[in-house]
Amino acid sequence: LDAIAATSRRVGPREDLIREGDRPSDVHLIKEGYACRYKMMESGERKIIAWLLPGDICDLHVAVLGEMDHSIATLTECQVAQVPVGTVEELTRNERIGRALWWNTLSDEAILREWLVNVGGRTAVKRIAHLFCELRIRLKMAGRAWDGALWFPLTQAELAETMGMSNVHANRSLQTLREEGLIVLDDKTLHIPDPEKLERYSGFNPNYLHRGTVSRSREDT
Amino acid sequence: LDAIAATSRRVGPREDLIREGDRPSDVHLIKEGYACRYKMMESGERKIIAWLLPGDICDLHVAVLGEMDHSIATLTECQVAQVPVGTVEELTRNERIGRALWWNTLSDEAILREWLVNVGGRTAVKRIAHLFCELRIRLKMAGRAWDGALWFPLTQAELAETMGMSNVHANRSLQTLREEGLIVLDDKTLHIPDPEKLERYSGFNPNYLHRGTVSRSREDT
DNA sequence: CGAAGTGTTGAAGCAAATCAATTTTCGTGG
DNA sequence: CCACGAAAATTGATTTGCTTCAACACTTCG
Repeated sequence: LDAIAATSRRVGPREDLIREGDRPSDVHLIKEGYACRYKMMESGERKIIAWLLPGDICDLHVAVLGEMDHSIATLTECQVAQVPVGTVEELTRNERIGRALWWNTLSDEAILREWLVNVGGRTAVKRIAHLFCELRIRLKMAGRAWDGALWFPLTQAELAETMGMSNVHANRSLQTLREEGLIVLDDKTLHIPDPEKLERYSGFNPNYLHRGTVSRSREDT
Repeated sequence: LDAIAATSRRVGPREDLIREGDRPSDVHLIKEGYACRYKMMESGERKIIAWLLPGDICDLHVAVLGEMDHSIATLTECQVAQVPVGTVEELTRNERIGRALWWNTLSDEAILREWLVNVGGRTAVKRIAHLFCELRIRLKMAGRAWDGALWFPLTQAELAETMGMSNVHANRSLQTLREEGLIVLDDKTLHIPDPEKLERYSGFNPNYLHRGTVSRSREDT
């Protein structure tokens, strides 16, 4: 599976990979860097609805659903692998791979549910704190974070677009988190001195990330 | 497929079908009535993250993901069919059915994305208007709505839990929609005199519901 | 007929948006 | 290596949408 996605191309920051309405012929996989799903609102603002980290598949949808209902863009510079939809469909015939891909979809969906709860029900400061808890674990799973330090190159405006708040308020919320000593954010690096404290603070429960269930369910079959 | 889900049991309103942390042995299907997915917040409030309408599958997840990361409850009285997880796994081996179920998952996810945009980016009044637009189309697809009239038995408190707002504000927002003549809500029935007007008002774009793509993608295979 | 649940209204308070200006950082070319 | 311009971060003042609290009316149903 990895072999197929071995070759990748470099994509600059802030470039669209796929746009709403497209029916792309390839499925995209992020190998390095951060990307995002987004939708444009009628008001003209961009709403980011998912962060795509190394190892994440961008648009498995198109193999099944047809037209894209949202767009995908890089945030940082990325290494992106592409696999033709036809190849994916062949792979899907293999029960194990099909199941793994389905797991991937369901995992995305679980994150989306938690984001909905997060945006709909927490104050700005806790919302950001919660997001950072998730990011830490997801990056750890991808082998991209160690002892509470991780690469965080997004601008405050991008963070604001993700959390559904103004950039001014994102700024002030970050300051609060810093003052509370919950995070250290500097030089595009995010340190979380006490992850458990941040998790308690934000009401974070990692169960929705279903850590480890891939391998387990693979062994089951 | 329908044959397997032919038998169903009656479940009263406001009953849990599955709880967070469960590993249910059956997959549930709503045949009649309204149900919802929800999560409890640390504050103790319930957040509804999806509405489950007739024809919707509740928890295909468990067949792949294992443990439930959220709960499911009826809103109204429901007819619920249950299919053992094992049977679902067997069915999944059939490529067509597997694909149809996958489509179902992806369709859920698309709705979730739109809800995230909706909650994160629109005012209370437009948020509710948008939700009603979606409900109308989904019920139409399920053969449960005709010329702008549909059954809407939810309380304002339940609506508020869905939209991430206080029940007081849900009440006031509904009044605004009524005053504007965009909806008529009475006797548990929702009338939408001019659906297109409501769609324009709320910035609704139905593309994310992928109407008709099931059959098309089935024919493709 | 009374009690509980649901819907409605008013007033006060708060979180976040908005607007606008200023400072800091960063990338680029001289 | 420094100077410059643009992007990003920060701050203050004001406004707004929404929450909260509290009371009250209406409906539903045993």
